[in-house]
Amino acid sequence: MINELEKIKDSLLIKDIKLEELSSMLGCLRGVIKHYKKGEEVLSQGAEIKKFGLLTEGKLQVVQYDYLGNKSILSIIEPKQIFAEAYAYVNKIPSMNVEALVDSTVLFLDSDKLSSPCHNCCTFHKQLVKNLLFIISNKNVNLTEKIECMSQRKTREKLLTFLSLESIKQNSKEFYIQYDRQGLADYLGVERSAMIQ
Amino acid sequence: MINELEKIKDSLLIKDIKLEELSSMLGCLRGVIKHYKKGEEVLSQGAEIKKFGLLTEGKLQVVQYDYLGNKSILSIIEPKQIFAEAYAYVNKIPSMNVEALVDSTVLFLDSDKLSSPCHNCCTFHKQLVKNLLFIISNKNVNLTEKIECMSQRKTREKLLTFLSLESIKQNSKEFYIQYDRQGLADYLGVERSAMIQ
DNA sequence: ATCATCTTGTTGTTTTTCCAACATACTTTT
DNA sequence: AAAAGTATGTTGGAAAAACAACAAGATGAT
Repeated sequence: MINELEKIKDSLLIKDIKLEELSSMLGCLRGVIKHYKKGEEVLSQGAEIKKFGLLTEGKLQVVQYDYLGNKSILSIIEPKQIFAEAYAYVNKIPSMNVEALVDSTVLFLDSDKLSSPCHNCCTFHKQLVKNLLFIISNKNVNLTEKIECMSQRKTREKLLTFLSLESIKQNSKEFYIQYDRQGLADYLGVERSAMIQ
Repeated sequence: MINELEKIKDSLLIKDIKLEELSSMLGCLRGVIKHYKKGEEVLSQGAEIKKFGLLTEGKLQVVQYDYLGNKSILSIIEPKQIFAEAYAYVNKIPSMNVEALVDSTVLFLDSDKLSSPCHNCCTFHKQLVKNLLFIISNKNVNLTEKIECMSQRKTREKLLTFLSLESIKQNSKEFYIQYDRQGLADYLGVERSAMIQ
């Protein structure tokens, strides 16, 4: 268990929390560690969620199957990232699956326990909540930006909106793009070959 | 001030918090009340945000001006709803304006103070954080669903995805749609007249 | 160095959307 | 009841995107 904590020590979720405090966190939040083989389902569509996950090792993908059975990749989870936290908090049944891309290890934490801290109200608990608020708010901002791009009607406008946002974010007319062409096309929901015209 | 609290007493933000505790909240979170005339700017694009808002009276709209100057309405804020909370938490400069549609009153609360509770760690403070987590998570889920619809390539598929999600949410083959045709077209980012074919 | 694989650019055809204009139905106001 | 306003349905032509298929270039492994 201590071993797993070492791997996630610079995760945003536990930012500014001392290593000593982490082991007590596991008790407070009913931490459970699970291992998954490549290809296994970590969370499945339609199953209720009470805990959110923190990936300690491996790689996961969040996928969605629409009413026609088409698969689309919503996001890739890398080590130290959390997932399913929003669904855990609103007690909604998620409409996506999480699958292990390689052999993976996940630390599940109780979302209820996190937001209703124990009576002693330990300092690390406050910090955890603060970190979680930051992470979810950040996702929120990113989702809003994605929608801003996708709301544009034309591929050209979607792309220009994306580039404009990146330029602002990186505060320069030159900036780094984290996607390759196909990836960017998928992100914007357009055809790769249409992006160049 | 007490007057304002009365108006928001069944806001999700202060769910399960006693009225007596609310006045101490105002102190803790450095509550500030501001009034706006119809048409005035409540928050402006590019200005840093340290507080988030809770609308106590009136009606606001969140709008965005893209690089071409085109205006698009992101959301309408009704009384008891909070706004700008995600941007306040990540300390990112918002890319949208908030404008008063009618004369409005806003209670601004300090986001830092909320997530770093005072030493005594009052019980209402815990509840506030819990409520905020719920609200933000819920927005997150809604944004994700919108993206799910908009990711579909064709208008027909966007619409079917939306309908399918609503059907699941309302757990019935018959369900209520909160938008009129034009509103739904705007939400999905398509042409109204193309939705019917 | 060669081969296989992945990424990107290019093209032509088909499909779909956009846009603008107008007809019809429904609501609200006077 | 009439009028004005709003929401919805319908259309045809222009514009754009989707799709599929292939070429050229880059990358990586053996």
